[in-house]
Amino acid sequence: MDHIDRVLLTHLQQDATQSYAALGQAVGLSAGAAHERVRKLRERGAIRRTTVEVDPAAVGGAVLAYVMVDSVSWMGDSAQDFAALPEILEAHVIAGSASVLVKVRTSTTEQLQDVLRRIYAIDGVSGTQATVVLETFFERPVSPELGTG
Amino acid sequence: MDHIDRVLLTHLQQDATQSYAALGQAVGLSAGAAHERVRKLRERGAIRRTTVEVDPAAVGGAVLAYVMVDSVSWMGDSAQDFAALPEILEAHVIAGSASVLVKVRTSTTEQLQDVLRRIYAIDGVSGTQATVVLETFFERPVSPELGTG
DNA sequence: GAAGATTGCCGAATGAGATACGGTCTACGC
DNA sequence: GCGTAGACCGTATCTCATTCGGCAATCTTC
Repeated sequence: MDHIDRVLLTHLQQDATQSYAALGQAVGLSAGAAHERVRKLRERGAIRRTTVEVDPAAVGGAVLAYVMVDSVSWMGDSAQDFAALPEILEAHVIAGSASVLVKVRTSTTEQLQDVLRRIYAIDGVSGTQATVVLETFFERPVSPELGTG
Repeated sequence: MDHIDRVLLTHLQQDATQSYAALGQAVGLSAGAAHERVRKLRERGAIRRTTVEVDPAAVGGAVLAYVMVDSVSWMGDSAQDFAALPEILEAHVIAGSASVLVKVRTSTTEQLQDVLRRIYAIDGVSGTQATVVLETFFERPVSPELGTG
């Protein structure tokens, strides 16, 4: 994982459809060499997968909210319960007063309310505190260049 | 945006490297027809871009935190100030006591502290409240199938 | 209800690019 | 000094993306 790898990752994050020739040119390598490096990045797991970024609004995800989930019991083994709700995009165990933080996308606030109801039904959950997003400044992937700093 | 488009989006989210022939087969269409549909999804903006998913840990992003940012003035025009910090992955204006919620990834807690310091330096910011993630259950893209419900 | 226009699909052609391979150079260990 | 491993380059092949003409179904308009 050197500087060239990081530049490759950055370019691929911006556009994974570009040719290996263009990718190689961006870092001063041949297409073959660039291909080989990217293959190894996938092999090592640095690149988890190639995917498409979908506009949430286009598929019924206009309402975004973060929900702090309070609990009366250990939530460390409840990953499945949260994953079962497709509207939940992220679920994290956190340090602090609440025990789990989840990110939720729904098409309406009524559906958000329904998701909160289903979260509340999860075993051990004692309460929820939802924070609705009014405007998203930006959402972007992790910057590979950070490894430099 | 019908059912076929949603299935195409789901398949592309899982693996954007597969051939249009395979993609078409998954929805009962020819490669050409699948290609045409995907082209239109890009054109409409439903597909924003094709990208690679990078393992945060592999590029120095082991520490994840959410930060509630309190302010004394209107933060609606401060998107640039937050975007200037590459460690900030998301920034949202929220309803509630704080005014901005940001998602931060750094390699160490020391760097997290430094990011908090730089957030504090943004004009109008009066305080921050960081919540450190202990364990991530999952992070996944928005499900196109939600549009069905 | 009929003619025209639009849309979505198929199947084939072609051109570009992914992937594999042989050879060269450098760095490193013995 | 010699052998090995790793990274790169240039080339060759072969898959696949992309384009095109043609057809059927649907919608529009009169």
